[in-house]
Amino acid sequence: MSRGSGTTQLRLRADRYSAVQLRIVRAALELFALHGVSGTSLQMIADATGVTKAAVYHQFKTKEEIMLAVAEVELARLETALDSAEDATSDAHARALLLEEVIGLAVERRRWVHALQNDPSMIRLLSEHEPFLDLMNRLYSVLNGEDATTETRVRTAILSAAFGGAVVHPLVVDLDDETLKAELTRTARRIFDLPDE
Amino acid sequence: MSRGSGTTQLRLRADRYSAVQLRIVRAALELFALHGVSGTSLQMIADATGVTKAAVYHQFKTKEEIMLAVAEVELARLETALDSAEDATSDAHARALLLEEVIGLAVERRRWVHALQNDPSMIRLLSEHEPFLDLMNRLYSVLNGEDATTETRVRTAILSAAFGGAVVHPLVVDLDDETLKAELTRTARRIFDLPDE
DNA sequence: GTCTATATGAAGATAGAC
DNA sequence: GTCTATCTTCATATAGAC
Repeated sequence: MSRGSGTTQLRLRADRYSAVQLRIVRAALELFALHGVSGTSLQMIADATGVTKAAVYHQFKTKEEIMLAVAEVELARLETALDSAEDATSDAHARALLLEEVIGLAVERRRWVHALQNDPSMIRLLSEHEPFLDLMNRLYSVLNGEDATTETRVRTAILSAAFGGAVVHPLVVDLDDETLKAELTRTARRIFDLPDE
Repeated sequence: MSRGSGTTQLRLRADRYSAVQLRIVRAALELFALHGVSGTSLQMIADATGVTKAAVYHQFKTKEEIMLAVAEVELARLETALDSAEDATSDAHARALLLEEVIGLAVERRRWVHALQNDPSMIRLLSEHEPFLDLMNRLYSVLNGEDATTETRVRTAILSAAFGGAVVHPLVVDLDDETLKAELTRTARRIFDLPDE
């Protein structure tokens, strides 16, 4: 299958960050999930990392750079999953592979995925950066298939929202990862009219 | 059907606000949806309302009071819908009534509902206020029914996330309200195994 | 009920020593 | 690479005049 929306593919580069930078990114991700991006200050990130604000600024010039690094590191797994799915031999196989990986990612990293997917600052920033838009378009292409009818698009939107929203819902917070994955998979198959395998 | 989780019911009071206060609330709601709660300052709310910051503080003592007013006004329709549903003659009828109203609310007020449902500051604040917790418990009771199995809870969580998340998804932004409502209703019936009527 | 003016603190960001 | 110290701007919030 073809990759990306254009001729050249815009890749994320989650491997470009040093060990120190990754410590900052992990602290920021946790705080973003707890307080939202706007509700998280550089002072909070510095404290959680165990360094001063100035040290954080030495690693990242602006808060936006931290946000991009957080998104890049967190979405690396999604990109890998897309690579595999696009190498699949059929559309149906690609979709099944991708669904499994996306559900796993959404469940295992529930709180973080939800924060990244719903924070207004993050949404705005990512929408201004081609590699992220490209990634999302690849995702929707595989899930929707070639013929994106209104019904298909709504179903994909519901799935996407469910993966990023239902996983942190109060009604399911006490469910373990495996149970939640199994239930999400069943519901996804029901929505998409897929066989139970 | 019985109302609330306890003996006395904790009601929202959307009617307690004056005309001036409602102007502030509407401006705040719009800004919350655009920038998130943490990303919205009282200065921004004052500017959007057309008054000074001090005038806003005369109406609401703190930012939290504005947040509560915004939630109260926006959720009034949900409370009305719950009242009707709980007066229904059967559980199935109650659920069908409520689903229709909740879908209508989520679609017609997509951006605002999404903001209120997913903002970390708003979530934290509402979780500390009984009337809102009570409202949510009533909602889940009707949707889940009496026997809340794991499967039921996951389905309800997915529906809830879908109503508050899918409706603002990039894949469906260009759909008009009626189309989106119809598609959401079909998918909800599919998830819950309800007949197409 | 709204205004101007202000207090106090914390935000993002930088300079320069070590 | 990290620190202390500082700059500027903006945050929430209040005092008091009209």
